[in-house]
Amino acid sequence: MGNLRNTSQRRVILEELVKLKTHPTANELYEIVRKRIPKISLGTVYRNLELLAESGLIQKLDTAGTQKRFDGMVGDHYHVRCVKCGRVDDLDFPFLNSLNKSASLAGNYKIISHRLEFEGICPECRSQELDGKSYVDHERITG
Amino acid sequence: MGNLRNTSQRRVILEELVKLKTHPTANELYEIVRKRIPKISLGTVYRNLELLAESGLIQKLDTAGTQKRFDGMVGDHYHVRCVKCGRVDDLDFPFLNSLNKSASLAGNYKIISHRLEFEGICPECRSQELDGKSYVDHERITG
DNA sequence: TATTAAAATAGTAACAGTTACTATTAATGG
DNA sequence: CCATTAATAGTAACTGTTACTATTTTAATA
Repeated sequence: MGNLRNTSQRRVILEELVKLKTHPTANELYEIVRKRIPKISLGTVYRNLELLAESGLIQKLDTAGTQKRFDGMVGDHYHVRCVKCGRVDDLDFPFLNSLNKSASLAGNYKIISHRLEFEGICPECRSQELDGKSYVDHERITG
Repeated sequence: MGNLRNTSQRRVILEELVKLKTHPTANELYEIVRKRIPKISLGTVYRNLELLAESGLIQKLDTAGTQKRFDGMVGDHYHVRCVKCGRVDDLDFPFLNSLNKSASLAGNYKIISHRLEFEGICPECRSQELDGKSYVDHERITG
């Protein structure tokens, strides 16, 4: 693991992130880690996520939205983001290796990589949407 | 154009954005518009970009990086982003309509759309990289 | 054209997410 | 065990964006 020291904070941050199948923001992970290390600093979480990503142990996701998210699973894969709640999930979707070559031909950039991100509505928010339908209809009738 | 009033600020913001083939940040566009309306407020630029995007006249891009970018060209197309300078360009690449259906099958989200963003090095930064090569080699020899 | 209501503006303050700073603590190598 | 140096907690600063407010401007109507 390069020249990173083995601190309890770093260990727990990595452990908790890898445990999750979700892709937490720094703050979300901070709240989780805080249960094990109550006095940990938010800055420590940010700094370690940055260092762990640099050393390739985790992935920093540049998904849409204001907050960065972190992924304990390294290796190429795509994500779906819920436009309602912001949740990000992995997608079991074949990685499209040929896209980079095609994009190289389409422009004059030297292509390094690509990001494919789907937007949609997660199951939880979908069911909430359906629940809300009757309310919306009611509004229309009375309004 | 819906219920938006025709103010000079709004007109110039839209004019200048559409003129550009780049995809400026709010601040970049502010600097451009300021040449024509020196006393315009940055908040006005932000507010109008938001309203223009809502009314479908422009596009707000959720590209990677900290700043949002705006695109005078509406309609589906993909982008390349330079990892060195952050510049974003359009890519003459066929739009992959079939992806959404495939992604629907791969997960349990209701898929609405997708974003495909390539990362690479733009021609300008490439040539700078080549210029820098000799310096890097020199460092290695002397260091 | 004058009047008026609503929308938009400039300027500024507030805000969110992140990064930087600093004194103190703790991990590693000798 | 000691010395070096990275890492930490706590906090301040910073960046991009949004919200607020008093004033100005648009556009509909008389």
